[in-house]
Amino acid sequence: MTEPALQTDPRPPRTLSKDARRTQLIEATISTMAEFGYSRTTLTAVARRAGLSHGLVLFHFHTKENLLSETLDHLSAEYRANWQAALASAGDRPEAQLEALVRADFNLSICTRDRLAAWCAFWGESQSRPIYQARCGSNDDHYNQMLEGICARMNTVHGYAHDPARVSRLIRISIEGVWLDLMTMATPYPTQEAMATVWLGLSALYPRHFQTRP
Amino acid sequence: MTEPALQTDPRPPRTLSKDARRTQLIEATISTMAEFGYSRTTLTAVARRAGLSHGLVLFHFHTKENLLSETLDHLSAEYRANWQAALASAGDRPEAQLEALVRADFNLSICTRDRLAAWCAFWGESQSRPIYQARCGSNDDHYNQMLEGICARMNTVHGYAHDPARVSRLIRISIEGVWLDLMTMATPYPTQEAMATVWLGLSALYPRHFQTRP
Amino acid sequence: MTEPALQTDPRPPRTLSKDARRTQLIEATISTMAEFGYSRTTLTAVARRAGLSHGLVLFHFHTKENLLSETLDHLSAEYRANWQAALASAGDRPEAQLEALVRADFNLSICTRDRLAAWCAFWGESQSRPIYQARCGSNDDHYNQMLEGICARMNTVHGYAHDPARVSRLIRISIEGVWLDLMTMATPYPTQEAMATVWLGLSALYPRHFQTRP
Amino acid sequence: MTEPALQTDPRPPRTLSKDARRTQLIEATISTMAEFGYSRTTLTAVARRAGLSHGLVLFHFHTKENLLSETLDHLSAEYRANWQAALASAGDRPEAQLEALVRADFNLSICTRDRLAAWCAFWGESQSRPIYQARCGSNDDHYNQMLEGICARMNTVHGYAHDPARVSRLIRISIEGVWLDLMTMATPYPTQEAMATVWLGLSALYPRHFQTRP
DNA sequence: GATGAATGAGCCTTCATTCAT
DNA sequence: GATGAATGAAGGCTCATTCAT
Repeated sequence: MTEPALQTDPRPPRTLSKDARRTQLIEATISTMAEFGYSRTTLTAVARRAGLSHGLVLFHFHTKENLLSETLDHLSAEYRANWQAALASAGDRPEAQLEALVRADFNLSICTRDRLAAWCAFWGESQSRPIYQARCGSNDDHYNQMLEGICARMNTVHGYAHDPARVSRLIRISIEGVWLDLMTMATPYPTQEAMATVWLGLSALYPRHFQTRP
Repeated sequence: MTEPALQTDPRPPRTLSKDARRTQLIEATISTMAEFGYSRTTLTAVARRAGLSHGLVLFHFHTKENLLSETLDHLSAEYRANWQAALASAGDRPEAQLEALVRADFNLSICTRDRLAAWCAFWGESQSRPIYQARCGSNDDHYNQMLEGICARMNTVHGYAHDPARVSRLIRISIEGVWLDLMTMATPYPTQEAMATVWLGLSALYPRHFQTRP
Repeated sequence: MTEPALQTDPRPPRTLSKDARRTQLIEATISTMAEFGYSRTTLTAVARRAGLSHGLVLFHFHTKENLLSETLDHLSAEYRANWQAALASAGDRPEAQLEALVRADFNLSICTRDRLAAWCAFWGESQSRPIYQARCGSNDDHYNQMLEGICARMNTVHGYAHDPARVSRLIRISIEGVWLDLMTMATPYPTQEAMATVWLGLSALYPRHFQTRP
Repeated sequence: MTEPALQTDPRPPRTLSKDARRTQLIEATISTMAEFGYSRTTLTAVARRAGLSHGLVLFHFHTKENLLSETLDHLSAEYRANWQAALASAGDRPEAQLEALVRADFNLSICTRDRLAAWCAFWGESQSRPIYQARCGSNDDHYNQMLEGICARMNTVHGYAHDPARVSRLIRISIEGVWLDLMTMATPYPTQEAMATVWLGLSALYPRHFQTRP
């Protein structure tokens, strides 16, 4: 993907393809939310970050609500594409799939401070906004079922005996938990250490398959 | 702790002690944040929920920023008091302390939907507000050091070999992770199941001490 | 009625009774509409004319739509009170009632340039706004039935033979027609001449009762 | 007059003569004003109704002000052409000319709901816009003088004794008055009844010449 | 203590207008 | 000729804050 102009270019080309503009504005929204939080993400701030006028934002997205909604969609789609790609190239063994999924979640193109912070801003609002709720992490049924399936196969293939729903949930929230740390801590630990923490959990749950350090 | 009047009383007494008023308004703030989220928590909404005028809110807290800040302090203090009380009556054995701490976190007076939602609202903003950040969960150094100490003693006393910092972090984020689930899921699982999920992690980490179900 | 401060006072009293403020703002709305027309009647313009802040307008009326709606109500009520008072003191004879009604419509406290212009601004919008339509002149069923009744009694009492619905409508639109003139003409004729024009119609319709000039 | 394409054609020819485009856009303006009123007549709405882009509207009319101004001119010219044609074929007798003028005003190609509504929208604004005022009905000196002349000849030829200025004004405002009714009433009476109302006035003013019903 | 009128900064949104294609 | 992306002024509205009562 070619990166859009963003604010690095002092004068972006006056006319861009419709899709490129939309993507550019969504990226500007993400980084604005990361810096200011949900409540102070204004159209003016987004537009300024993109180096464009606020009128243009509404020309492309009609309402602020819609801009935010599409930004969340964008993040969702990006996240899904990331784990699906990882899964696709992981082969058939459940332990390999599990490893691929975890590594994917700490992929440096996904696990950015900006993106995590944007997610977090949406989480904070999602409790009171059904529109967001459906698209925030824990409600991604597709992901949950997939992960639960892998855990179930860890049982059947390798003889473990964890409740699949519960163990898959534990793995998922371990990841979300360190993410939350990375966002909310004043001086967060490195991503490598975040992944090691999740790995510690995996090695405890599946001692014969996740012995080594990541 | 004496419960404040709140909105259950149609007409609270016109004059209350300064502290009682402040507590009443803080409780109103918590439930307003839980219902509307951070960005739509207005002074008027808080005042209405408390059955008072908005002028009075500022009379007691001077600014909105200060009201929110003190609300977060209130939640922090309440949380701290809860785990400290649990710890105090847990005896000396680290496994008992660990169990007490986990049970305390799912205590029904702490683990309310209102309170969780309010926490979540603050988390969402904390990334962009240093004022909040210092007081949000993962930055409570006192708690972290205490938990890490217990994990270290699990090693020395019972012969486990987990990195104390890492394992204590894993336990903490498990709890925060299920909390996040409870808040953001459309139809969350019961608190009991949330605790069982954390327990699954504990039993994997400390198989000789957390075998049985909670 | 005591006139509110309006813009004549450079600094109106900071606090007025709720009703007085509302009346003051409605009067400011009328004269703003008269000067600028419907489409350029902004809240800021109304507030400036009242010597107050625009925030206060919304404090009292919540929305612009509501302000305009209540302004129209005010004009309607005022107009109705005017003709009802005239009718009440006109005695029983239909010709006296007719004369009283017509004179009332050119009463100098009703037939102001400001008020006529405000009416006209509403007329212009009423076609596309059902909310206004119901309260604009020709839809005042109470007035229409009353006038038709008087015309019917002119027939029965004095032996005229005009279709009551039609003749009462003709009288009404004569009045509205000269009003429209007074508003839209660059250099309108005097009110006295306006009334004389209506009188000419009456004297033609009822030659035995409206011979003399008004 | 050749009818322009309007919105009936799903895809009007990409290239039209300059004049045809202008007429098409003016017609679109009239019907937009009729539906939405003056204050909500936007260039985009006009363009959409014409099935064209808003850019094109400004290409042809330069400013919105100019579009509206030319629309009013169009209505004025159309109105004038209508009564002049009627007058031209009415012969010399003043009572025939009067009848022809009145019938012309209720001509179904002039007295459309769309056109009346557009007139009304302009009236509502004309009070505060000198640009419109000069071209709105009551200020059409040509028409007024012509009508006054006819009334004067009713006096000299047939022995009536009405003040020509006053009686001609009464006739004109009767017509404008019923027009106003047709526009502003929720459920207006039929055009035929509107004309009968005017006729009632004429028959009262000129009993020996307008006895029969229209 | 308590109320609520009053202010004004800042937001989202509309829309006329410009201009590159 | 024609389109539609882009701009920016201005409007309605929300809301924290001030202040007279």
